[in-house]
Amino acid sequence: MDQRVDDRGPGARRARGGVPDATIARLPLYHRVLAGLAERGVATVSSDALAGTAGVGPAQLRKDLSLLGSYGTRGVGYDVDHLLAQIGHELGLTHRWPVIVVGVGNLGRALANYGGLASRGFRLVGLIDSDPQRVGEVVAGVRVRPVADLGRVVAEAQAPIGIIATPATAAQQVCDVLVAAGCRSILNFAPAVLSVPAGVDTRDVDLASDLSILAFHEQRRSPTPEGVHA
Amino acid sequence: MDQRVDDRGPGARRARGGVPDATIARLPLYHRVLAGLAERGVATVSSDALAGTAGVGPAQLRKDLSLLGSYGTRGVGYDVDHLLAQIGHELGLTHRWPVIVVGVGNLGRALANYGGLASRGFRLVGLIDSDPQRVGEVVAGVRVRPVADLGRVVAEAQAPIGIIATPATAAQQVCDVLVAAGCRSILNFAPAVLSVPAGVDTRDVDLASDLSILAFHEQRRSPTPEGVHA
DNA sequence: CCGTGTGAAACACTTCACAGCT
DNA sequence: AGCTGTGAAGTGTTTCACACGG
Repeated sequence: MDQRVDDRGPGARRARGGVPDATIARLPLYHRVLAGLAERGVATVSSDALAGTAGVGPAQLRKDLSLLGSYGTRGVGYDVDHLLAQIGHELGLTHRWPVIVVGVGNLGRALANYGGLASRGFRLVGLIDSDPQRVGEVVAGVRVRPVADLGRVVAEAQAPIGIIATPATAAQQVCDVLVAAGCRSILNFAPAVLSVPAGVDTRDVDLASDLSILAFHEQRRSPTPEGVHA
Repeated sequence: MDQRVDDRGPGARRARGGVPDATIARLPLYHRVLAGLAERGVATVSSDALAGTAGVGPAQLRKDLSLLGSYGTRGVGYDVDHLLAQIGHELGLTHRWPVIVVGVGNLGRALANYGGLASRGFRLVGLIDSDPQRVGEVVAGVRVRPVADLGRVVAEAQAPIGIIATPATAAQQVCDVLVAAGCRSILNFAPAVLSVPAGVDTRDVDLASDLSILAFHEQRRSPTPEGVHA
């Protein structure tokens, strides 16, 4: 776990290194809800209303926002546009991050075509696949290139974010190439534990894990569902 | 760097029973790693080795396992097959949970074809889409049926787990129908906050959130080239 | 000796309650 | 009056360190 990323001296500098991970994980949610409000023309929102829509507690919302700085007006609430901009800025969504997707199977295709990417400032700049049949194909406006080009594509695009959508067996190898090419943020959809050098950030998304967690609760709920063979 | 964020994201989730949520969230990971060891014929494994492969601390692993009961042998380690079976049982993976996917776009297709589903005991029993052009199509061996059939399909299959892979605008509506049909566990891929009655369990997966979290760290790492005003 | 199992300490996060600004 | 901002209390999770059994 790296915590001391921002180890500036004990100056009176605005301490931005102290935002808890749990808060960061909620910022995209707030951003999404605020974007919806802004679209509907809502000008201000209270912590109660915003928290309600986001499905969190009002106190938690206020605490989260206060950790970023104080963007509300007492007695009134938060200015939607301003708060949206602040969170977007905090999340780095002002920058159009280039993204490379490795693995153009069903999942890779879904990711490439996912509108939520572009709408939040991510720009698909590369698609890579090992299957020669897929190389050359154009998906979401981007031509699929062979694995041999991976390093070059990453370097060319200076893509800081790589998405691994390959089978588990290829994941570590792909990861190594991404890292070697300078990629320091990796989103991994393969059910594999990636090993990366310090300084590289990875996040794992595992559908089967999420389903298993649901199954756990489901099972606990009804000890003997019908047709069970223990 | 690693991401010790345990995704306490949007959606409803409350701790139940004696096992902490954080532990439950790691069980699928352990299960996956153990399955790999079992396949390679490994008979026993120590907490150090297992934790290393899974990317968690040894103390945490032992604590997690001890919360389920004590399945290890002091001085030796854990019996891989036995532990695998215990965790599988704990997660409810002995039961083949029927699953219904609503929304057969790119993502829905990816989910339907995802091998990790079947290999972990989930069985796709229904596909639903609102697009008449897609209805009747066969994906992953299952015929796509219209939205009007949703309730019936859920009830017929007695499917306790529903996956929402629709656009955000349709998510709540689909969710309501799923719940009305008796679905009590829902995995939501739409970027929307679902409101469900008590007793229904939802988990949200949001790709854009994960990317945003990576972007957050990426931004913090390097002095942003442009667009930053302090 | 080993490595597991576990109280207890340390840490992180959430919730509460109210002070303070508008 | 209303609502944010925040110390402090409460809760949950991780880490430590060592006792215990094979």
